[in-house]
Amino acid sequence: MADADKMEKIVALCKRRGFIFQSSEIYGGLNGAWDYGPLGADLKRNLKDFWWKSMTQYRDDIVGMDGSILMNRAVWRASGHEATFSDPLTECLVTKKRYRADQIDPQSGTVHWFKGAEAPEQNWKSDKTFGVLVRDGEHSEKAKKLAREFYAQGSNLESPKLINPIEDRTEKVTDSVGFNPENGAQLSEPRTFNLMFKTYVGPVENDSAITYLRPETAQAMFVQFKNVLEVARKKLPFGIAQIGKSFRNEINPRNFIFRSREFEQMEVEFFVKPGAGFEWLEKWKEDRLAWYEAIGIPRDKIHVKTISEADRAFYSQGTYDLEYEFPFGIQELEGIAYRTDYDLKQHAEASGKPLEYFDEETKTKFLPHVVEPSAGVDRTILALLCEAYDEEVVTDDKGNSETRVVMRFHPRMAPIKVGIFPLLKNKPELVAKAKAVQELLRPYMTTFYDEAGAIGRRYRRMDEAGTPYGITIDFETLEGAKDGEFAGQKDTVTLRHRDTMKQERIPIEKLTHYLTPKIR
RNA sequence: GCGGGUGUAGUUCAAUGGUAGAACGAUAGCCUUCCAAGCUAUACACGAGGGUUCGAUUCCCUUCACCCGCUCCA
Repeated sequence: MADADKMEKIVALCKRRGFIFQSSEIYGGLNGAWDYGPLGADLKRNLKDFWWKSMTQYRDDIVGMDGSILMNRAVWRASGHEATFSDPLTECLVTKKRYRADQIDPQSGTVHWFKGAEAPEQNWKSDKTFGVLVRDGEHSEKAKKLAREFYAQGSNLESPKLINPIEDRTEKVTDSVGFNPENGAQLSEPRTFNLMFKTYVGPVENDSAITYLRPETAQAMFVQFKNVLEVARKKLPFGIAQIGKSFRNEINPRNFIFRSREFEQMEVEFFVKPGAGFEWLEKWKEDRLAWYEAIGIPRDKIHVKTISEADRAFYSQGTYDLEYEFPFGIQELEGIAYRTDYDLKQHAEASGKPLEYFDEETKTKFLPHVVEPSAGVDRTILALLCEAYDEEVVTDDKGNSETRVVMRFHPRMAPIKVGIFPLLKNKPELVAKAKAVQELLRPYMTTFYDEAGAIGRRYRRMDEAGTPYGITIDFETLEGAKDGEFAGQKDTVTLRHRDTMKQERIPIEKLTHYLTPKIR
């Protein structure tokens, strides 16, 4: 299956079955925002619950918190977000490539300025100005060629060769950042893109009321470090875990829910003694890889990318990206960064409050260092959807082939754990028994009762929802099993497995015991 | 933000400057003893806004969304 095809099919299935809808759909949508439908909400809940349990319930060294999305603006000043979370971008007027304006290599040479262009035979002219920087030693003929390309845009002329750029003057420049280092073409005026959503606290929109929707959940954990440490009565190494929404005004949301403007993060800030950072970075990498396997993403689909020093954030001394093979490319699911004591130091300085840790053993005071595994909820959901999606050709008894679409979620992630069906709905005894079985299982797992149409249809519907088990109440349930292990025994049901479509008989009384460990 | 593409029912796809069809799916009923069977009925669409026109889903403009490339990605 072609990858673009696969994404399209996944998006269609998400809508059809109620995993994910476009936000504000009836008003034409909102770029970069998505809603989770009934199945999606349960899938997401299962994912977050499992992460939360993995971090807090199943280990002793991490405690949870739930910070507010709005925080004092001073937090974003201290963290560096307010100053650096906005990028000045500039664009090459010829190639349309975009560059960070503050990362342009300064250029020196002679600028050839054009005041316009004409193509008399075509009765066409332009009076836009355009400049090309020709470095010393380069041929000045290059300027005219590039200018032709520039004026050709939007001219509708068949060939740029017909265009005659009109040169106005030349100018010597040194260390200019106004021209594309790759081809010398003039760059557009830099425009600032602020990636934080600005908002006002209180009804009055003045500057003193400004703050931002958080662009990451991490800062709440740094800011509350002292409080949490105090109440948790933990020693280093210990961590704080948090799940919550974050907001980034992305220039260009893309790839379904992969990059959206409102998204959810699962982050741990893990505090360690100075010097132990690298060791814990490795431990966390292994820990997280095992976790992804536990939710059904095979190890060989995860790529560990070691971020080079040049590409790391300036405060990080080591970063791994865990990437997944999405249909649209290998992309980041989670970043694991050794952040040193940068964050606590910033907040200690900015707030004037001491944030040191006192080590009882060595009687020393120091700022802990931090290793941060930061995972994207929505990205992981998308990975689960991509990993689960499967089509298989099945042939029935009469030799007819058709395509079965099945979402092969790990049972612990599946939104619905078990579908419950009376074989026939016009037999009251079957219906009553099926409803009784549902009541039996309901306290332990998400169930779905369905009596409409033929049994095969109901199975297939559950396949698309990714429900791992189906239970059918049939006549053998009432009259006693015909053969097999439970021959003659009443109150057995058919248990149907999603992945293999295999069926087995099992007594109703054993269902809970059988199913519960598989979905936990 | 730039360039390219696409917008008709939940999905896949028709047709048309003058009443928008189908298949599958959905819902309800009947039937049905294990993998989307059958019969009957019902509901649901021209992304939005302007313009041209007697009349626009169709032509034009704008806009919005989605997809691809560039870019960006704490």
